[in-house]
Amino acid sequence: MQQMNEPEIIHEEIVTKARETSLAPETYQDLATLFKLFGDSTRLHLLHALEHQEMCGVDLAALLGVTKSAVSHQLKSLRLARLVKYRKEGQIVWYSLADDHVKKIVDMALEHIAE
Amino acid sequence: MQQMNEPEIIHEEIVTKARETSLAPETYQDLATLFKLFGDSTRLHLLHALEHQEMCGVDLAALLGVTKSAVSHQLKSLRLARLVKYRKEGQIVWYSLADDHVKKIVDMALEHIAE
DNA sequence: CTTCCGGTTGAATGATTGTTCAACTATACA
DNA sequence: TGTATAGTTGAACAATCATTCAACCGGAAG
Repeated sequence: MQQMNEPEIIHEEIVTKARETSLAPETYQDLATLFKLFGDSTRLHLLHALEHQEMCGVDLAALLGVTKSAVSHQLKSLRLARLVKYRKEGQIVWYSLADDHVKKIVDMALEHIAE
Repeated sequence: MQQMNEPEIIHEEIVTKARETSLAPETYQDLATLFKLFGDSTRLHLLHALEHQEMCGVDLAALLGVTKSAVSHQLKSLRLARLVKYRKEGQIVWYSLADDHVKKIVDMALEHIAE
């Protein structure tokens, strides 16, 4: 024989049951997109800082020790994903968390790490 | 003047308070490493399938519609992060979730997406 | 022993992504 | 009007990463 076709099923019932509980492919994609935003220490630090108080871009850059540009880029991603919101006051832009799911997700992961 | 040094602080008190509540840099790194594993639809589908029952590599590959190799690579990442565990039975390797933090984290994210 | 099959592995490749840099906008202030 | 500052933007670069491919390991069955 030459070459095996890949997806041979071994345990029909198990795969059938798995198919029934599977979510839509786009749901896994959406979830992945969301988690990817949490998958960077800079963004996590930003989100964690905003858990406690409103902060502006320059202060956030100073806190993390990165450039304003880097912070702005990341805040834009977080804004587009509706994880943070902002409020303009003169030339200052105040950032804060959009909702408290963020806090819950981060806390849950911290629990896992603490082991 | 030539060029501004970046991290000038605007609101001292706010940054000071943020520094006090900040976690150790390595903690943000560890968190990011964990979340990165959730930031891929293939791995999410694997984890979600294993939430409900034990499954073997070939069945998982069939379920996801990817090669055994791809599944094996991803399961290895998940194994190293202690998100899944395995059990060998003859030539079959049965995979399952290592603990239920995984389920909680995914469910929390699903809630956020549901909006 | 030989073949089949579940599973692993490492190198290679293409895609995604975080940061920097430089230029730019807009508000504040003198 | 002119300058300093908060913030944004896009291109470019380096690094990371997911999948494929091919070769391989080890148990099972003939």
